[in-house]
Amino acid sequence: MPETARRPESHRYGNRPTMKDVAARAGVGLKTVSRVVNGEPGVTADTERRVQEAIEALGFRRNDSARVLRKGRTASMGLVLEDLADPFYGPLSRAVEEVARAHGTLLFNGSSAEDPEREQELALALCARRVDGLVIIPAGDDHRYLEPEIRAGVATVFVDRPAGRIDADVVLSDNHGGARAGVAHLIAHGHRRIGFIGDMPRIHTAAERLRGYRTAMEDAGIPVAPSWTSLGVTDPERVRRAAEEMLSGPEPVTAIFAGNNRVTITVVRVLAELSRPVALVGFDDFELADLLRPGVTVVAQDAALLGRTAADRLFRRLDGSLVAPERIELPTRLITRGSGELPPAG
Amino acid sequence: MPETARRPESHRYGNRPTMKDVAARAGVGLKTVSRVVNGEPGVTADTERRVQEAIEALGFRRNDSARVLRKGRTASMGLVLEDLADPFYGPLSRAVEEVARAHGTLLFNGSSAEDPEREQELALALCARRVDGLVIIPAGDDHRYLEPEIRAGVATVFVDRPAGRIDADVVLSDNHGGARAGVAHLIAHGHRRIGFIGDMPRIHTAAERLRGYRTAMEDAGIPVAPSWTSLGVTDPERVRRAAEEMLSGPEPVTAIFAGNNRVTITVVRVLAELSRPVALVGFDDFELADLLRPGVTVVAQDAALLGRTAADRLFRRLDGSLVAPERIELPTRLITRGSGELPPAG
DNA sequence: TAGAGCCTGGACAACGTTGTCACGGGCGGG
DNA sequence: CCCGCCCGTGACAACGTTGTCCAGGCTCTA
Repeated sequence: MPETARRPESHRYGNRPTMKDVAARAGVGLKTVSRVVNGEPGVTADTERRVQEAIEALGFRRNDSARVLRKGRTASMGLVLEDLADPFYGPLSRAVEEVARAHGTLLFNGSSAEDPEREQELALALCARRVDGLVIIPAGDDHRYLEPEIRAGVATVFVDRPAGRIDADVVLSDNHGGARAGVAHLIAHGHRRIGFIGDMPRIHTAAERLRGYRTAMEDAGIPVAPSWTSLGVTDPERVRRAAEEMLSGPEPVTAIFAGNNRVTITVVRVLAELSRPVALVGFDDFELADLLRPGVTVVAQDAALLGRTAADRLFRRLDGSLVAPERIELPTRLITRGSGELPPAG
Repeated sequence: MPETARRPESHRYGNRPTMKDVAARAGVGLKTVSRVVNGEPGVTADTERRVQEAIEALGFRRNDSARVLRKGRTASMGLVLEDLADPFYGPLSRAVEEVARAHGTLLFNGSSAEDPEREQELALALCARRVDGLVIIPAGDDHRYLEPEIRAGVATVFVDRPAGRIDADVVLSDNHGGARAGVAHLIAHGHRRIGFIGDMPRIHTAAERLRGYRTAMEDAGIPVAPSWTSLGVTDPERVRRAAEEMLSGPEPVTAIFAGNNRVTITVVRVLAELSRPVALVGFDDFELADLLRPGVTVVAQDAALLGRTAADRLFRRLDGSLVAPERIELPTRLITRGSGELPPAG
């Protein structure tokens, strides 16, 4: 009786038909409906037809939440990145999604906005949903809060920046080598006074790129003047000031290495207003870099490959791989377009 | 040999402690743990402390899947968009996320890749997870498959393009008005032979923009030659051919209106190789449009506002709003940068 | 034709949580 | 001093699904 009363005659919102309702309507047992829905064997064609009709008539859709509770695996994963709106993360995110899709897994997405607290909050919320795995672009530098989760079986892979104070899989670009190659490229074109503008060194990628700059300069036996490096500037106005400063003064730089794509673009703006040519190489490729005059020479990392590699790694873990956590470094590629090949002026 | 042995018991949730375990360890009842975890009143300070200690010691984290099953609301929503890697959708996605976050809701993300079947598959998978709501950027033009879901209470809002064959909330840009204004701008600068290159007219936005072009031309009393409009071209190679075609011939256009940002960028490339100046206005803004020479004049839509508006609408529905489904059109903005103000040549 | 084996279908418990309700003890007021 | 009330606590059912196991009915063979 109570079952009949719960029939979805009522168009009450939020009251969806369940397998029980379908079973009642089809005149079969609950488990038989489950079998039909999951394509399990052991149901006659006639019974199956009756069940299908009932499903159709009621607009039944299996409740995967309940399924998950019973089965253990949720077939979902989380991606915590820095900012969905940043064009660098679009392709990365998309690549992770494609791998997830290939494994029949849905993807939760969230932005940390470069705030460690928010990263943690997000990651733990995802764990509470019992995602099978996490791909994290770290904002913070201490990830011990994830220890119980990882121990409990949440496959976790860090991308773009290493994990802090825990042992986990990490997929990085070769930031040091890329920056080194980019700066060496400028040196090879005759520059000696080369500036570096980058993000706060507490961000691992920024620190590594700075290190690459220093290595290249050292390789060439060029001492670096303090006024040539500018760290921790990220908003356009301060980047502009930093660039203008190193371009004036007694020993102005003849070339600039920009530590990430946002910096690069601002520097392009500054240089466009200048009368003399200044060489520029930027870390990270960006759309339209080839359309500018001159085209912008960049050290490109493959965001999609980063994402794909991380996701592959994650699913290998979920499939039971027990190899020790690994640090994978992907190579970068120097793309010459003109701005990095300008000779020193003055 | 039994299939049950295939997945070791330890692989289920990875042996996560449950409230029952916490209760046993703290020497209290199950429900008391629940009360502590949810901050419900009616627990003495001493009991609460014991429970907290047990939680800490075991590394317990509430299973929100089970919670959801019991409570009905999942505090999660889905966003189905065309391509996460497309820079236009980054800010939109981010805006939706911010609103979701403000409502304590997690966001599932998925790309349809402009494939109606994949859109449906994704949307229904999300419904099976019992998301509270959906924001969809439609790829297909028939969304009747969502009818049972909407009736069951899944708040659904369509963005950027209208829903097909069902009555639902829609948030759009004023594609017709924007294109009309953009073309009128060209006409105001003396152009009469104006070309239009856009996507397939089966895509609503493309059709509306074409209509805007025709309206503007009609307003000015300019008959449109068939060779001036090129529809359904989207890959760079064909856009290039289309542009070159309308720029040669007996009656070459002196200006081009580009139907979306990908077309615009390709046209910029084509025009860069040309000796004579050709005016250009594009639909959709893009980064660096101001850095090109000349800067590219565009009709800009506010992607973030689109996303925010849609998400707001969705949560208003979830809060019980019962107003009839509505169609919201957001205004566009003409940004002049140079390319649209070139006078007709020849 | 009886027994064995197979196939179909259903009853029931379990997943981890929350809502309901009942119980016992301490306390204040009559 | 006793009654009733409130407060802290816990037992139990329910959420919707799947895994296990068993009951019948059928076919096949000896």
